[in-house]
Amino acid sequence: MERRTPQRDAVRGVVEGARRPMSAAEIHEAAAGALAGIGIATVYRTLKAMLDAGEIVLVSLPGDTPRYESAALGHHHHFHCRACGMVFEVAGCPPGLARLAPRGFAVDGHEVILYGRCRGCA
Amino acid sequence: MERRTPQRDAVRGVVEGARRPMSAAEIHEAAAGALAGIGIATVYRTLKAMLDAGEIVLVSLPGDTPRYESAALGHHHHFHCRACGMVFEVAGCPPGLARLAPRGFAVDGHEVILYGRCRGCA
DNA sequence: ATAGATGCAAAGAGTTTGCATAGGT
DNA sequence: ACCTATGCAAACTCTTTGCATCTAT
Repeated sequence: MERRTPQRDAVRGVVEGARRPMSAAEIHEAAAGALAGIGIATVYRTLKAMLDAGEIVLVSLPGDTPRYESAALGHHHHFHCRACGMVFEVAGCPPGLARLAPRGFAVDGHEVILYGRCRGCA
Repeated sequence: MERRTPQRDAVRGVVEGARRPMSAAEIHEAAAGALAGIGIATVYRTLKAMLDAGEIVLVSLPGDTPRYESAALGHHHHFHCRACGMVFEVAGCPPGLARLAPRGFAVDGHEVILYGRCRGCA
């Protein structure tokens, strides 16, 4: 991320402005709205650089393409609605997570995904 | 899964015998040990059928290809070592998971992944 | 005998990379 | 001016599909 370019501004603008994790294709499409002609390869390269820089976080849901979201949202988890497929943010963590690991294992992070039906689909 | 074939027996044998979630390529390689010449397409078709039948479960770790494991292992979670990449099973669940969801959301399942260093790498 | 299952190879989807050019500093 | 970043297209990886053949029932 050495240089500031319109392409990187566009990608960053999309991801930082999103309230849900977006796929590379969604980010590309949205970024193209702000900057016509931006290439998908540039989107991938920018996302990779932002991941390495810790600006964004990779969110991977089983059976789905990877998604990305702003690291500025802070630590949180996700709720995946089985009916409509939407992904919602979930605040807070369950307690005692690190204690689940076997003896001698050092836990330094975790991911939690809840499944079910969102308010609209329940 | 209408017919019982040597190929399906081989794939089932590998997955049921594994103590960790395996990728399609790993399953193919292991199955080829028991049944030389088995095709990768057959492995994918068999895994899909077993998933649909509920015999196996899909385990997806961020930034990794999908893995599969026996549903007979029962409900458990995973520990992903950042150093060696190995995946270990974790027994038990954190309490109060369903309470994390927003009001009106119905939680019927969850996934927990722990990250860190395994005993050997810590 | 018959319909489902297999293996191969081609097709698809998603992601990465090589290279000449554009453009930020 | 220099050197990184871009866009395009090709390459790659993983997974699915079409089709002729084989095989479990």
